[in-house]
Amino acid sequence: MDDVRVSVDVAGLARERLAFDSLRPGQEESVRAVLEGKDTLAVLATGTGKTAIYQLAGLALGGVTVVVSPLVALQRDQLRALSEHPAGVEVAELNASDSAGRRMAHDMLSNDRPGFVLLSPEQLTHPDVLDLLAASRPRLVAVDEAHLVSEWGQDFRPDYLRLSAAIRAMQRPPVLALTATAAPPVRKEIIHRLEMRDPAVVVGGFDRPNLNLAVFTFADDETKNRRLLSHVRSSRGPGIVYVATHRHAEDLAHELAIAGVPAQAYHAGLSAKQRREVQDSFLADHCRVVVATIAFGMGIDKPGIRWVSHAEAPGSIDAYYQEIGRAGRDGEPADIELFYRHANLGLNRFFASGGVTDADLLAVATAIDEHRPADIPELAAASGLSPARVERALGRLTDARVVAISHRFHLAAHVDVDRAVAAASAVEHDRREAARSRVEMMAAYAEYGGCRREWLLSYFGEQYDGPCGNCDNDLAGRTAAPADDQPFPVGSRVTHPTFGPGQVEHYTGNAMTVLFDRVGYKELRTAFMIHNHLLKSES
DNA sequence: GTGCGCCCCTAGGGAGGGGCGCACAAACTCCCTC
Repeated sequence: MDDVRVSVDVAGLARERLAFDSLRPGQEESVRAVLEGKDTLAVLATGTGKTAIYQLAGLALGGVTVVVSPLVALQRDQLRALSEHPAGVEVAELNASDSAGRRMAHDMLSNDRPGFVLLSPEQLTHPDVLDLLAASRPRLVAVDEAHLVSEWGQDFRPDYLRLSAAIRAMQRPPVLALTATAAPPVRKEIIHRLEMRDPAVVVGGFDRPNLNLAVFTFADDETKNRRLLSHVRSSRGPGIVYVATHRHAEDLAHELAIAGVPAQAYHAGLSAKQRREVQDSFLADHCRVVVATIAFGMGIDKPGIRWVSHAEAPGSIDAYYQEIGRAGRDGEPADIELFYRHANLGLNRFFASGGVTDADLLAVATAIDEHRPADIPELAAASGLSPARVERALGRLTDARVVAISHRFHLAAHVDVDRAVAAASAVEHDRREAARSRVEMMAAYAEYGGCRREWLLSYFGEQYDGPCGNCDNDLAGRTAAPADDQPFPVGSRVTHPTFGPGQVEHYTGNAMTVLFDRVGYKELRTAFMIHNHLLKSES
């Protein structure tokens, strides 16, 4: 990597080029870190102007800034926002649906014209795009919504895992990863997956004091759905109901519409046109309630959302915080309610347990051993699996460091097929354990008896001593059982003979929660751990 | 893990039960047709 240190008056640049009166907390620090040539991970709440960080850094560095953005719709929004700023900077989107944008991006990159090129991670699978990026040597790579590297990379959109190789091909310009929600293990994975070197990590506060947190617990779906329906009918102002499936979204939106509530469903089963219409209608206040799956929300910046309810708990606290964070962006109070039934976690456990089978690992490892294929299509043909399944299996094999690529895929030195499969299978096992542990943490939050704000902030590594006074438990005077004993300080490193190394997260009653590096969160009986010498301090 | 839809079964026929299999979230790109 070249020495790219640039000395710039960041606040002045923001005034001059973006017409900003002042910078928000975290913005200047992040821009400065990039200008010092450092890889930078900025975890800053939505509304703190993360886009401005890569804009300012890109403007100061000159040349081309490559922005990796997950949705074409988001790229359009960013393109519009960037185009509004003072002249002298070009912006192009590089995707399959805009040939003019492609031409412009090629032109900018070929001629090193200063500006921003927005693209999806899938574009980095095209050899011609990679060659162009490698030849043009962009000055900065910004990865927007970087938590998706962790959330989507492993299964859903494996091309996220190719970002590091693409960045290497570009001669490693500084990497700026931006996200609003990332707990410590997600930050660690972003840094690892993007191969960031000694990065500056800028973390803004997670606390959202205007969100009133509550959980309603139910034993059966019928009562839960009745209460939810009545709750939404009596709600005021715009709001979002998150549900787990397309069908539930359609059914609930229909019931609400019959009850006279202007509500519409939003999920990935709708056409792009229908989705845009629902989104526009919500933003314009024509539709008061959106009943949505996880598909809704990215890029939605509506300040006055007064409530967010969940008909089912999502698969992780990270996803939950992302979704509830869409309420109350104007700083005014907003109600956050989870309609919780423990049995509904089954679907999340199902999603968490899906993944790569040993049979797939064997097919891919054997194909690599016998054919040494050069790319994914060749590997798919040789293994008899679909390219998507090949990508997932290959991800586990490379994570286990038993497969490498130098012109062609090959097994690592001294590794045979059986050993490769065993190692990758262990990686897959740990990944599933970690995913399941995130579901259990969601249950732990829902079933927690103390200050919910304190619990959530502790999850994100932020110290807050409740009670907050505006969550359901605090208002009802409920408190969590005080911890019996705290043999290891919160935040300290410990090791367990089965789960390996980890970090103590918090204590409640007779239990302690430890975040293990390999298998995720575990709730352990404190006295049992001590009595049986199962946890040892790492230091 | 759970719920739903389908099929079969019963043996006046119809309704309802039981068993089984399957679907269940997230997006890009490419290719086709009109």
